[in-house]
Amino acid sequence: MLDEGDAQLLAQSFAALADPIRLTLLSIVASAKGEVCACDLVEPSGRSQPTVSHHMKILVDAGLVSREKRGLWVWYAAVPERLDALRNALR
Amino acid sequence: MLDEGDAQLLAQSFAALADPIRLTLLSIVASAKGEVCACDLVEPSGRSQPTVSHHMKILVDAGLVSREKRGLWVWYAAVPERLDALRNALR
DNA sequence: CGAATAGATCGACATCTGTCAATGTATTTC
DNA sequence: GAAATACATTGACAGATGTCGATCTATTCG
Repeated sequence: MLDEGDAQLLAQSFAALADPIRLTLLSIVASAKGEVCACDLVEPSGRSQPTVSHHMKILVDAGLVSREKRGLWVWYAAVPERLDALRNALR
Repeated sequence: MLDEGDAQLLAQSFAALADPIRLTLLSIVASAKGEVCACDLVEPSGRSQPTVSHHMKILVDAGLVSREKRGLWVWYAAVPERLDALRNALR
């Protein structure tokens, strides 16, 4: 059986995946070669800029995506180790 | 990039995992040899019987757990193919 | 049939979540 | 420093979600 703290943490990670927009955003970032600029996420997601910012924060907080600001732009990249960790939890 | 319908469906599946109680319930069912009686889920989860019933319905609706009523009792079992499908989505 | 039992459903409530317009903040460029 | 730009934060709102007590439903057993 699952420890209570583990369950809480895992649930938060899965919650980050429990939204179609976030899955779309993650798939864009994950399927990119390297990094993806925040400016390239608004239009494909079909949501407003604040909404995209909100969702990206959730993905970053869950550790699924890394965030780096360079100049005016913010660059995102997938964190494969974290995705692997979630996959392992489903065994 | 992810198709809109796929994203919706996937999001619902992950949403089923986005709650610590459901993760606990699933871990009990998944780690059991065969089936698990609903009556054996209430006490370990620390929630009321209606609440456990509610959460199990969500897991069943997501296809992660199968449900079979025999006599007075309801028996649950994990659906490994569905868990595999989710793991594949995280690649 | 009547009593007992396992589980589902209902109703109500507080909390959480997704969304956008408006505004704030940091950085570059002139 | 002023203007422009990229992104974050705030505030507000509707709708979804987790929870439990009370009740309903189906099944078994006298």
